[in-house]
Parts: sequence; structure tokens; C-alpha cells
Amino acid sequence: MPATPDEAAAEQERLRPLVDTTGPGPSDLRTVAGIDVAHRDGTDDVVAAVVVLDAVSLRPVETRTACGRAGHPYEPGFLALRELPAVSAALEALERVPDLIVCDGAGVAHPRRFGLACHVGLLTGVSTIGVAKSPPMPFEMPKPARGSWTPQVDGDEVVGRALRTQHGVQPVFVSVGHRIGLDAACDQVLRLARHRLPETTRRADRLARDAALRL
DNA sequence: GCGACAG
DNA sequence: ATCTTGTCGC
Repeated sequence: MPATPDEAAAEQERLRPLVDTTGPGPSDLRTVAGIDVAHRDGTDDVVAAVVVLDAVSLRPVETRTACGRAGHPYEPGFLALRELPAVSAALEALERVPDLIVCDGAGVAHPRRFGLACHVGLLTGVSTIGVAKSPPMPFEMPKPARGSWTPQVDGDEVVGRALRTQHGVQPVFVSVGHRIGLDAACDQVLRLARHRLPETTRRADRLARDAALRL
């Protein structure tokens, strides 16, 4: 287990070839999970929340939380260092493995093409998508219509999209985590988005937030 | 050298 | 991540 950015970078480089960034995603999509992490006031504690939704009704069918220690201050490119231990603990507590997981943060739109969503994908074997609220890199603004998007380019690679989930609202930044292609990933995000952010992340965010207050 | 940089 | 009122829109 990596404990420092240097070790984490080596881990990311080692695991990145194992990521599968193709395909239509789950063949039989019944449940979709959202993951988010909250931090407790002045402490070094992090609380991870997982909410599993019915893929059709978007009703919650199971929720879990787990806490952990952040260990290091946040450094760009190393979000997993702080959040992954609590996140994997929460995932392991699930009774049933979801068909798709939407992570709060980046997938392959990452300096070493291995953001948190990729990590969670390899750890679980489940299809994962990364949805970030702020741009991992410079981007061109998509047209205002819901569903419009622009590619996110890093060097000569397309690593994700700035995607409009609501008309005229600030786009979200979608990248592939594991076992799904970018087209299918954006379709899923749009399907889940009744507001700017997918229901999965909204629910997980709320749960992590009040778990952080009462724990 | 300085700023930028998922949360 | 987090500190925070009112305002606009569906």
C-alpha cells in the first residue's frame, strides 16, 4: 500500500496498463452506485459514502459509510492516497456488488491516466466512471444545450469530455474509469443527471456529509 | 521562477 | 474539501 506521493505515482504507473477504456459498459445494468468523501472539521478524518441506486427508478437500495484517516495533505494527482482506503472499506461493506460505479473525481483524465475512478475499477472489477466538478485541464466550453460536449485533450490524447448535463449550467468533466468507453460513460452520466451532478454523486455527497457530522 | 492542479 | 445570503428558474 502506497503511503507517499512517490510510492503512489509508482503504483499508478504500474496499474495503468490494466485499465480497460472500451466497450458499452455493463450488459445488464440493474444497479448504479455513487461514491463521495467528506472531511471532518479540524480533524484528519475522512468519511466515505456509497449509495446504490436502482438503475431504472434511481431509488436507493443500499447505503454504506466508512471512515479513515487522510494521512497526507491533498496533492493534485494523488486524491486516491487520501480517499481510497475509506472508499474501499465502504465498498467492501456492500451486500451486493453494483453493476456500475460513478466516482467523484477523475478517471483517465489524470496526469498519469490513473485517477481515483480507475483505481476503484481495478479494485472491484466493476465498470467505473469519473465525474469531476472542476476541470482537470484546460477545456473549451460546450454549447449551452443539455447533452452537448467538448473533448478534453491532454497532449495528443482525448482523455474525457466537458459535458453539459443541464441547459446553460456549468459542465461536468467525465472520464472513463474502467470497463466502459467514453461514449457509453457520457450516456450514463446524462441518464443519471436530473440536475448538474448525477443522482449517484448527489446522494453519496449528502450521505457522506451528514455521516461526517454525527460520527 | 511562478502559477496551476480531481478533492 | 470547507467557510456562506440571497436570488433566479423550473
